[in-house]
Amino acid sequence: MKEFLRTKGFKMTPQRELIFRSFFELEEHVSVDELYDKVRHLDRSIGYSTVWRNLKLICKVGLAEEVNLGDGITRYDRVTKIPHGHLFCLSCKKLEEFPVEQLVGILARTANENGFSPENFKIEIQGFCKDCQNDSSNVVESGEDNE
Amino acid sequence: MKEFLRTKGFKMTPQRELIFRSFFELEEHVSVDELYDKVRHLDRSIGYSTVWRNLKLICKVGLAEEVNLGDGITRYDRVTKIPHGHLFCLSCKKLEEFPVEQLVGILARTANENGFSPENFKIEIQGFCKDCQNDSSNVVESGEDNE
DNA sequence: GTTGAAAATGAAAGTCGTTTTCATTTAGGC
DNA sequence: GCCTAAATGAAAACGACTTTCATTTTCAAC
Repeated sequence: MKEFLRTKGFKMTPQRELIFRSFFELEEHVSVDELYDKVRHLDRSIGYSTVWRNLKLICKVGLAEEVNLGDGITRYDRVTKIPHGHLFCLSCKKLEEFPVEQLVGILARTANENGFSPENFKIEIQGFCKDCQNDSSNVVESGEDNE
Repeated sequence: MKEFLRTKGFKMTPQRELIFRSFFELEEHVSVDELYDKVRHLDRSIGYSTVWRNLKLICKVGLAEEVNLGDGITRYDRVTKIPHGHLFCLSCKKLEEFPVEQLVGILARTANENGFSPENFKIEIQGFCKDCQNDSSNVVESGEDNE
C-alpha cells in the first residue's frame, strides 16, 4: 500500500494507514462520520478533515467511489470487480448490494442510442427491508409531519 | 388545481399559483434556484423560501419528486405516467429521460428476492452527451486540479 | 544522520444548498 | 365582515462538506 501510494506521489503517515486499514476492514459503505467514529476509537487525536481527505484520496486513487442516495449523506463504496446496484432501506438506512451485469448491458445500449458516452451507472431500489416492513413508523402517506 | 389543493387542505395564493404554473410549464427538471429565477421574473417580491416550500408541496401532493444526481443540487421532476431513468451529462448537467419499464420489472423482482418492499427505483446513466463528448475539458483522468 | 521542500495534519472557519423561525399577511369557511 | 389556520418573506439556523492556515511529518537527496 505504501508503495502503491508512493508511486502516485503520496506519502504514508500513521493516520493515513489507520484510516485506509479501517476503511478496507469495513465491508459496508461508510460515511465520513462513520469512519471518523471508528478511527477515533483507535486514535483519538485524528481530525475529521484528515478522515475526509483520506476518503477522498482513496477515491482518487481508484479504490473507492462516492455513493449518493439522496439523503444528504455521501457514502464511500469500495470499488469491487462486479458492478452492483443498491438496495437502500428508507427506514434503517441499511445499504445492500445486488449484481447488475445484465442491467448494465441494457443501459450501455440505451446510452449509445441516445448519443451518450456513459461513465457510470447507478441503479438503486429504495424501499423497506425485511426488518423494517412491519414498523408502523414506515407507513408512507401524503402527510407525514412537515407543514 | 385550486380545487385539488383544497381537498388536501391547502389554500391557493397568487404566489402559489405562479409557482405551480411556472413549474409545470417547464418540461425540464428544475432546481429551487432555477424555478426561483423564473418566478422572480414574473413577481419580484416572491421569496426563495416560498418557492422552496411550494416545490416541496408539489412533491407532497404527488405531482413531482426529488431527483438527486450527487452534484449537491436537488432537482424536481414532474411525476409522469411512465417510469423513466435519467441520462445525466457530467459536463453540461443536462438531464434527459429514457423509458425503463423493462428494467423496473427486473428490479422489482430483485427487490422481492431480497425481502425488500420497493418504494421506488432510480436508474441513472452518468456520462457525456453528444455535445460535450468532444470538449477537451471533459477528459476523465486520475488527477484533475485538486491537490 | 541531517536537511529541506513538499505533503499531511488538526482545528477552526468558510461554503452553500437546504430548512426553520418568526412576525406579518392572506385565504376562505363561517 | 370575522376569525383561524395557512401562507408568505426575510433572516437566521442548520449541517454536510470543503478550505484555510499554522504546524508537523515524511522521505528523497545529500
